[in-house]
Amino acid sequence: MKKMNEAITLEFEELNSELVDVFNNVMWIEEAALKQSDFSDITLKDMHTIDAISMYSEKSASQVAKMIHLTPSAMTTAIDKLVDKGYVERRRSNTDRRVVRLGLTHKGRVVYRAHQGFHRDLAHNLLKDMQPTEIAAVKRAIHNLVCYLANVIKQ
Amino acid sequence: MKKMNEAITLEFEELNSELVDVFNNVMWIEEAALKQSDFSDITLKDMHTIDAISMYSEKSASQVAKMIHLTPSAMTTAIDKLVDKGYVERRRSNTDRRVVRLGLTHKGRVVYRAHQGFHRDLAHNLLKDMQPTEIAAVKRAIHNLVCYLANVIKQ
DNA sequence: AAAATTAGTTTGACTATCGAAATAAATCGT
DNA sequence: ACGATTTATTTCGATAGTCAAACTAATTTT
Repeated sequence: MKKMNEAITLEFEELNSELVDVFNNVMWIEEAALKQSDFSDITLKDMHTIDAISMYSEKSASQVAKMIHLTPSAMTTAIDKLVDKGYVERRRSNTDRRVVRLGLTHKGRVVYRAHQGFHRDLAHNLLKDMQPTEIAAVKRAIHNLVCYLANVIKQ
Repeated sequence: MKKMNEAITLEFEELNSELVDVFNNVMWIEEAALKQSDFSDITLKDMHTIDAISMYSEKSASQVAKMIHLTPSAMTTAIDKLVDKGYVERRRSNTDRRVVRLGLTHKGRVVYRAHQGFHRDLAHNLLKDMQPTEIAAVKRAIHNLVCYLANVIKQ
C-alpha cells in the first residue's frame, strides 16, 4: 500500500462519496421526474428501451434487447406494452420477414426528446461556470471512466 | 436560442453522450461483476441495501427503507432474504421494542468492503493520470451535479 | 386507561423477468 | 428443389420484487 498525503486521501474520499451519491440517486430522480411528467404511464426502463430504439436507424427487436441487456422474451413483452401505449411501432422487415423493425411513433419521439433534454441538463449542470481548460479536464475524466468500464466489460 | 460556437457544441454533445453511456452501463456492469463474484447470491439492489445498512451505525429498518426509496413492506421482504442468506442481522431494539435495528454479519461486512472497493476503483480510474488542478476541476463538476440533483429532489 | 400514533410485518394483486418450448422464416447442403 | 439447420421472435410457466391495505404490537398522548 502506497503511503499517501492525508489531505489528498481526504479529497479523494470526498469525491468518491459524492460519486456514489450521484450514481445512487440519478436513476431514482429520473424515475420520479418521469412519474410527475406528462408521460407517467412509462417507467425509466421503458424510457431506456425508447432511447435504445431512438430516432433514426431502424433496429431489430433483438438488437435493442442486446443494447439494454434484456432477453428477447422480455423484450417482446416490453415492446407489447409500449405499442399498446402508443410509443413504439412494430414493422416486419420486407427483406427478412423474421425480423421485427422497431420505430418510435410521434408520441415516442416527443418523450425521447424530453428525456434527451434531461440528460443535457445534467451535462450542463456538470459544467456549470467552468473554464475551457477545466471543461477539458472533466471531459478527459469521463472518458477515462468510459474506457475503464469498457475494459471491465471485456473480461 | 443562443448562437454557439460549433466546436464547443460538438464537444458538449460528445461529453453528454459519454455521460449517458456511463449512467446506462455502470449499474449493469456492477450487477454482472457481482454475479461472477463469490457473492453471486445477491443482486445489486441487495448490495445497495447492505450499503445503506453499512458498517457502523445501527439503523432502523424504516431509516434504511427511506435511504434507498423502498416502502417498509418491500424492506421487510428484502431483509428477510438477506437474513436467510447470512448477510444481515435483525435485532429488536431494547429501548423501543417496535423498532428493528439492522446490522451486518461478518459475511455482510466482507461484501460491503468489496463493494466499496469497486467504487474506489471507479473513482481512481476517473482521475487517472490527472494533475491536481485538473482533479480540482473534476471534483467541482461532480459537486455541481450533486447540488443540481439535490435541487431537483426538493421541488 | 382509552385513543392515537408509530414500527414493522403479512397478505393479495400486479408487473418484470427469465428460461424452455413453440412458431415461423430464411439459408444451407446435397 | 427438398429436408435439415439456423435465426428471430413469441408464448408459456415459474419466480421474484413491488406496492397498498390490513394487521399486530409497542409507545405516547390526552
